[in-house]
Amino acid sequence: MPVSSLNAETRKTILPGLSPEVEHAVCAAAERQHLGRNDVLFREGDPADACYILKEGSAAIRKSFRAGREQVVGFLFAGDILGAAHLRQYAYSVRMLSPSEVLRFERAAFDRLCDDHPEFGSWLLRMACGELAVAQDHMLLLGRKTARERIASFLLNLDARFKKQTVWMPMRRGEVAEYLGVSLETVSRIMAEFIRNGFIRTDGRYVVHILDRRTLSALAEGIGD
Amino acid sequence: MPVSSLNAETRKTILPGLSPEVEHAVCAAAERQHLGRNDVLFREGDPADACYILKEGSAAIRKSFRAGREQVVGFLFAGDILGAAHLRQYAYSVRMLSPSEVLRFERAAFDRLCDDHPEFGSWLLRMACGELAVAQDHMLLLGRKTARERIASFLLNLDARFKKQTVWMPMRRGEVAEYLGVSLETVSRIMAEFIRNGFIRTDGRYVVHILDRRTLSALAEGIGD
DNA sequence: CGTGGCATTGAGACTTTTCAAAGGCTGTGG
DNA sequence: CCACAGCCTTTGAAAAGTCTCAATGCCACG
Repeated sequence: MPVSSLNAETRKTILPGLSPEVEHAVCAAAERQHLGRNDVLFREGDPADACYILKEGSAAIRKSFRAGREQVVGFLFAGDILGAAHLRQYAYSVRMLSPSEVLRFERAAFDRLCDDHPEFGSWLLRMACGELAVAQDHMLLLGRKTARERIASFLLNLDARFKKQTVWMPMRRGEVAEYLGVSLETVSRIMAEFIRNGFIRTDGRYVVHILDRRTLSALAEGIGD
Repeated sequence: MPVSSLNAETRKTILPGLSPEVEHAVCAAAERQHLGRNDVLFREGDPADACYILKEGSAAIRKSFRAGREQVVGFLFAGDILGAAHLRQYAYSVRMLSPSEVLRFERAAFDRLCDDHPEFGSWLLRMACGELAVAQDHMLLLGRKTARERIASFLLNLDARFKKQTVWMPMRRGEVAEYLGVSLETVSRIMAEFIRNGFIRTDGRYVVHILDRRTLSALAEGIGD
């Protein structure tokens, strides 16, 4: 595939907040990689010799605790960055939730980008601070919210991310559960309850319609019953 | 207080990983501020017009959820950074746990430091990535660990941070509880259990001696009973 | 030396988990 | 394109862990 097509395609879609010139340089330094559902991009403990930007698709970041117990610490969507920490080894595993395309940067190429384009470095810092804020919100969820509040928050977060009333949920119940720190069965039970109460409507496993955003918001904030 | 004394004092103690020249410039751009126990540095929602580096002391980062429910998303010790995210408003509150000294940077001065010293920018990025890794570990704790595992992990983390067998714990039981996502009473009960079992010994409210690190590690990893 | 806040301890209640079985999508192969 | 097999999801009941409420005890500070 000719380089020009790569540029034309990426320039308009990803890396918001970066100037066109720098975005061009960044994309030029990357190597494209296509992955299918359930493919593993890298595993916890692998030598961390590359970082990635998710161009299209979705993925889950997981940390393993002990046999059978894993925590999903985040979901990734188009535009998200992976493995920017300068560590010897990756501290988590990444598995694709849907067919995806990533931009792969060798560590050295990535560092060169930072040196050559200060704007890229400060953009990375902004992104990292943003992720940290998301992580803190999630700690609040995991530490203080009830199962009902967690699931309401999660549905609204997905909704806000896609700006549609129809939420496309590429992850399975078990992955939602591992993200929210509850059991798979609890996710199922509470979503069933939300459906009974008319707050949401599902359409297959992967599509959720938000019907009563107001009540869900109240629940998510711990105001409702 | 003369500037020279500030430099001599800070150069050797804080900001590890930064070259002496840059550290000098950073400290010169800062304004010192002293705070007492329970003093609030800033509150969630305040306009974010400054960032801080904690030079000495300790603090808790809290996010409020609703009346009576707060989550401590992190504890800060000497060398930690605060409020580097370029947001309009702070996303959390910070309260001192012990008498502390902070370096205060006006937002503009901070940005100028980043522009003038690329090394400072990349150092900040490294720090942010490090914090993100800590946050992910904590999400694993909050999402998957039992109360016993959480408290064992916490004690060992503090122990590792100070590299002594005697852990100085500046926070109260309630703050530990809010950090670990359990109730104050559960912290108390499980620490009592650890004492009965001979894993730790306490000396007043703020000092803990680690007596059986091996068993605590097993507990923290979910291997023990 | 008293007093108020913090920590400890106990008992009962509640949420959530675990174990188990049945039902329903999905996507794969014919 | 349809049917089937397997995995995912749903649902139920019992059990475990943790929380809440409440009272007592201890320590630090004034």
